[in-house]
Amino acid sequence: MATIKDVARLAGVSVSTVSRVINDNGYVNAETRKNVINAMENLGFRPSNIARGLVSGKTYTIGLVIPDISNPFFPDIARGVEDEAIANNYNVILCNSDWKVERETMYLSLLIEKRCEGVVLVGSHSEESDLLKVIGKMPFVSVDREMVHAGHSVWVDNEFGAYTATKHLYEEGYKRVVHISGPPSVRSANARLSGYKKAVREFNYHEPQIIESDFRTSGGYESALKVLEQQGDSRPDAIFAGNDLMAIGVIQACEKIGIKGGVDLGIVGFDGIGSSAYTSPSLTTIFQPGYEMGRRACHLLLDEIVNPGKRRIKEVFNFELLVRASTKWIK
Amino acid sequence: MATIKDVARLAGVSVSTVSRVINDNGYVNAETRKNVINAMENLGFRPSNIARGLVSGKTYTIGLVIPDISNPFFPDIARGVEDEAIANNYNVILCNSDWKVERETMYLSLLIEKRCEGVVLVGSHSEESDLLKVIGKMPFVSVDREMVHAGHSVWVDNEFGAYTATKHLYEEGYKRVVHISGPPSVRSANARLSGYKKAVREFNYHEPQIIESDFRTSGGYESALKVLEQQGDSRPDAIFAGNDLMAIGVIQACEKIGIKGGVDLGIVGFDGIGSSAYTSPSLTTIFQPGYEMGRRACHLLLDEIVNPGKRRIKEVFNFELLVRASTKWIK
DNA sequence: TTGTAGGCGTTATCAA
DNA sequence: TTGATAACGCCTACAA
Repeated sequence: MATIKDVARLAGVSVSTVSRVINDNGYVNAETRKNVINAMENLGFRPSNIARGLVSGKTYTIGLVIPDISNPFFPDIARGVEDEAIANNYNVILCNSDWKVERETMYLSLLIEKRCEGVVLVGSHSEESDLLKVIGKMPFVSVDREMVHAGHSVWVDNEFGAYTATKHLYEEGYKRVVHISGPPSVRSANARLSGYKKAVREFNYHEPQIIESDFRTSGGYESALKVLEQQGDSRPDAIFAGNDLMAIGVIQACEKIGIKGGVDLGIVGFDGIGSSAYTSPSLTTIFQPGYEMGRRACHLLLDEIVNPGKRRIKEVFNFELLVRASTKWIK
Repeated sequence: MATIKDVARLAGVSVSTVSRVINDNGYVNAETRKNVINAMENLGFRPSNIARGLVSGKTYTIGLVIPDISNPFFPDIARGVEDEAIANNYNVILCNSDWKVERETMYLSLLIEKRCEGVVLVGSHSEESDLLKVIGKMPFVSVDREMVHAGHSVWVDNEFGAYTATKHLYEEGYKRVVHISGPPSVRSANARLSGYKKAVREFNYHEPQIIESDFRTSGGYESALKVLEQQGDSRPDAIFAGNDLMAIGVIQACEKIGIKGGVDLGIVGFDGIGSSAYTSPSLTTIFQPGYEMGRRACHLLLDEIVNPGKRRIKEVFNFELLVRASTKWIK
């Protein structure tokens, strides 16, 4: 690949002149400029951003550490981050952490060595102190989790969302709501659990009843089967699932054992993934504005990079309760 | 950020010695090594891969240019690519092209300037000759499209898949199959259209009937409404949609006008996205192994990078017809 | 076993 | 208006 030197030689000028026309700064004779541009084209010259980065300290690259891009809640966030990044001439390195602390750490290290200028951290799973240790002074924005001591944060109020979801069930007339929770190691799962408990206590129809699962469709399915095999008074008439994937599992369980979602069993999910609208019954859920959160997180990050400040920003996005058929007695 | 020089100074050795312990090559006294390591830790030293890249010519970074990560068919591919990449110590830069030639070109240019070692190009939309011009001699692998003149390619036989889908409808007893096609500018859309036509001609129950749409749920919905308002003999009893998103739109249209998917109208999609299993009726579709294709594409790319050969590899992956409720007369 | 020096592709500072 | 030249952070001969 041709270098600036090759171009200079071919154009019969010095490298500094070539550099000037590349960056369009400083004086350069119109004629010379033409020659240089010709030379560049003839050689198929493309400046090396890595060499540039070495001298400028800028790589125009940020990292995106996200649990799993193939999990339907995350692509929207990723798209938001990338859209905002490219609009500012930045690229995004995609990292799937699988909610694993070691993977998160490994990626963060790599990103630092690559001299990424910052990172958007989604659903981080590590202890904050450990995180700050590896992340050093690289700017970052946390999505879906509030960071206490550093960085900006962007999230929705999971507890209040879960509270709202559960409350909605009671208000629709369901009397006994079970919660299928996500893994306790995931923060948002715990927050949702709290919100559920709060609503249960407030209405006080029954004790909280929780079954721990894994945020996956299969987990929701099996948990629902377990819950629904109970007979008598302790049998729930509604399930609040910790996320939409598990809620879809619940719907499948209903089909399996031949009861009608919505009618025989109220179901609410969380996230508002696209397919929640297409299930049968369609799924009532708490929608999180993933795209906007990603976009905003990236904006905050780039802002911080350009203009590193002392201030720390925390933004709580509004969720939205999407009422659909899975919480309608009659449909 | 501390440099190798700082480390050298603190450890009281030369930079080359530090370099030796970093890369664990050449002789270095056990004692010295310990000192150096200490110094590195004290300073929080992290080697700059961009400086390294400048001298070694390796960036351990590849690009992934994909139409839209928030479109449910693509995250699996992306995950496959990233998994294979990270297993080989490579990072992936995510680029959303939105099927736009200019965006594709813009990203490719950026990736070259960043000295990415290669790129996985998904669903590329550009003329091959234009593509090769911008891509220069950067290794690449094309997914979901066969490249004629350069690079490796990985795809499924869209035409045969569409043929299989359509044929399945006839064999299930449907008599008149309409095709809602994707945008004609997208290659796979055209291939699927061909496959449809082939099956129609083979069974010869009726003329091909095509309505052009946009690969989106809303497009499928509107197209289906248009198709279904026909009365009489020309009214179809089945629809083969160019992808699952449009097929989901078709299902919604059925609901809207009160006919039963599967029974009153056979429906087949294409792609096998996750949510196709959760619709009502569940969607018969042609499944593409996205994760495996992504993984394989990345493998081929890294192989090409390490061992640039003259040979060009083309791999056609098998699709799978998933028969579900949307093509069952009785259910 | 360790150090010196040149170079990787650019940009930026000075002179000319 | 142009050209040397010294960085940028690291690696790799080559010497010592």
